Amino acid sequence: MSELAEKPLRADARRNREKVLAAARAVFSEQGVDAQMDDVARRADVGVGTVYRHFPTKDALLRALTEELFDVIAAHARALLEHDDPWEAFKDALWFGAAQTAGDRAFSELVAAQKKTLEQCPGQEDLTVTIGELMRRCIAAGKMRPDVVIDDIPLVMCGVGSASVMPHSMPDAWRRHLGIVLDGMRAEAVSSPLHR
Amino acid sequence: MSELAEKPLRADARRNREKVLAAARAVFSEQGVDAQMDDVARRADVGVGTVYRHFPTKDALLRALTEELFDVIAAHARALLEHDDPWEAFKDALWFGAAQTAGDRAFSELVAAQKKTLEQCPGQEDLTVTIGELMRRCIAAGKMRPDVVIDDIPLVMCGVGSASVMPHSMPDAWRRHLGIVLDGMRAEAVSSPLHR
Amino acid sequence: MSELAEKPLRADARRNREKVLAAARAVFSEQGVDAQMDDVARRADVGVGTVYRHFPTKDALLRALTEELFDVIAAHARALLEHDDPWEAFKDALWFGAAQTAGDRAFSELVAAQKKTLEQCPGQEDLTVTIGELMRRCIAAGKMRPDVVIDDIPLVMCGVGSASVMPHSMPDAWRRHLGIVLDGMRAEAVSSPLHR
Amino acid sequence: MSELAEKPLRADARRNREKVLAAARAVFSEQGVDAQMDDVARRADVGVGTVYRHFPTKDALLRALTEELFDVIAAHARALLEHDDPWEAFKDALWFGAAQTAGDRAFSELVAAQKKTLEQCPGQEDLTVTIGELMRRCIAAGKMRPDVVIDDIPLVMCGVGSASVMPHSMPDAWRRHLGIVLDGMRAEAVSSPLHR
DNA sequence: TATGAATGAGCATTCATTCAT
DNA sequence: GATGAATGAATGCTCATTCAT
Repeated sequence: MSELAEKPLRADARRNREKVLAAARAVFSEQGVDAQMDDVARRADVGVGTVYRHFPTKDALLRALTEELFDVIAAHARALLEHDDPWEAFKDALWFGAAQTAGDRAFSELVAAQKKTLEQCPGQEDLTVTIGELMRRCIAAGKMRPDVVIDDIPLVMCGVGSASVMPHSMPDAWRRHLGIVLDGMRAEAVSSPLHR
Repeated sequence: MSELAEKPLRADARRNREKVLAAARAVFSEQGVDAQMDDVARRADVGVGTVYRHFPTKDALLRALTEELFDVIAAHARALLEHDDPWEAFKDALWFGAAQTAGDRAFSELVAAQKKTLEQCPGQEDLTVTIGELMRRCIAAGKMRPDVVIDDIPLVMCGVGSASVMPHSMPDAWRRHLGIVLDGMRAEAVSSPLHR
Repeated sequence: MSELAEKPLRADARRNREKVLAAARAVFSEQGVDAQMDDVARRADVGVGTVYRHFPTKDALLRALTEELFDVIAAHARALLEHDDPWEAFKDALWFGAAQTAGDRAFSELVAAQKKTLEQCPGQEDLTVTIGELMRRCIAAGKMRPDVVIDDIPLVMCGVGSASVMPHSMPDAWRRHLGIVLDGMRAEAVSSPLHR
Repeated sequence: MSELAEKPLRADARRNREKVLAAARAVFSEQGVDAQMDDVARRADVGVGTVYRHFPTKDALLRALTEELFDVIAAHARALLEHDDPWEAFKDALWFGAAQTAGDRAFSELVAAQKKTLEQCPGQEDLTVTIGELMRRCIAAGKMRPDVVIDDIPLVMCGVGSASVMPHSMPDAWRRHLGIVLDGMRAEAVSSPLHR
């Protein structure tokens, strides 16, 4: 009735938004960012116009999906701030994030390419802060090598994400990768200081 | 060394082929695989037709670029088979390969996505064999954890490659990443066995 | 009659489909198969995308046009199966088909070259069967020389079609041609048996 | 030495011209007018530049080929002017021309499409005159229906030419076609006057 | 003069986005 | 609001013709 509040969506509109989001999640996580808007619409069983009503551009849709995933990962990580053992908490956070990443092709591609789609994505900043805090604690507890920084994490996720895209190799290549990297981040692992 | 097999190209043709290759290298390494053939032509200061005369399809051009890079990396690695210390040799091989990868966006994308452009790329197979041999020696010498496999390497390179794409972060993020991973691959690093 | 099988198109879509078809008919029948898709779009006063929405490739569009024409000719011929005098029926069928062919450059070219565009074109097979039957009856009735076969017909249509392309000569050169050929097919015309 | 006379070609130049012409004949007669200039050059074992030195455009080359063939056919026809029986002479002329046409895909296409490549082709005019004369004599002798005209001939050749292009049908479909048409042109064949 | 490499306008096709119904 | 048809800029590739070697 009033244009003032943009939040209260009509019930069916909200339902449609969810349908679109779910379809987009399915399509992009399977086919990657090159999937087409028409595919999303078809999967959601709505017209493309409806997709565009809720998300003004393909990029906005991708960003919504990305934020959602970052939020899930960030929430999981934040809960781990309560954990006693910071190293266990950190590992758990990464394993959880990696599992999400590995299962989503578009997310993997975006993370790997660091597309501007990701810029200023609030969920990501949250996550960065939380993981950063976990890392600080690990280092303080002498469990993590003191020369790692938060910016090292995205590169790990790239490796993880790429595994989900490779045609042949074993389906949990990403688990192996993460295992290696985590071992490389332990305090005991240091053989020589990292660059800079 | 590798051009000997082909028919002797006219001097100007060879020069142009090099111009095209150099331009393609520049364009694709900066903009990634989505760069356009017209951009390559413009950069090389030739017509598109010239690009197509030397490389019948965009994919062939990309593959030529990729093979060249794989050849360089593989040659470097093979020379390291002479090295006394297998772990130093392995590290050197990865550092060199990573440096090449980090500077080339298209190469990074292809490696990350394992696009079919790479299939049956002789340089890659060579490299795989050589790195595999270095790994075997490292493990035999007790320097490398025995549960890593050759398939773990591409994921590392993904992380490395993604660094070259990231807009902001420090230019040698990839060096840090590689440092961590290498430490995680050392025999001493094992905290728990890798998956499988 | 033929559109019943397809999903009911929206009114405007059907209208546009007709516009595209009509434009394509005009363009291709005037300029031949080398006319461009953009010309069709321009003539239809729609974007190229619209042409492609209705017909996935140029070849599909050409085939649609061709089928339509074959259907018209085949329907006319089939109706003539009721005719008492088989020779009159046969002549009528050819005259009608020739008139259609003469006016359509693309159709003429396709028929003359027997392009694969025509392969498995249902209308054509129908027509072949019907004309074949008419010929059988004519021969049985002693009106047609017994050594002609169905495969002789396309060659006639080539001559007819070429007339539509000739710049200068009289506009109904094709009528003269058909007249001659028909006379040559009469039972009385035989001077010596045809080859084979 | 002097630029004045353009005729006296250097011996090797003349030889090259012949090589090109022969290659062009082979290539175009097999593949039709869509064959490429590069194919001709390759077949002649010369560079494209040489092809263009002798024939300024693809069309000029095609025309040269066409003229040659028309000349051959015209010469054959002219010799037949000596024949006693004009009808036999006419038939012979057409059979010969048809055989040439049937064996040359490009020529067939040009005749069928009446491409402007043919315009003002001297050989064709010669041929037209000669065949016209033979027809006049046939009619005068009461062997040929009096209502046929010279312009009826090209359409016959279209049918003949199209046969050589058709994938499947019998290799001498064109002979059948010509047989029918010739019978249709006999004085006895007339069932009703031709149009106009 | 011969060569064949270079040129670039031209063409079929795709897909994010808009807008009439 | 929803629909899906329409749009058209963008892109990989071709081939007749030109021109440097």
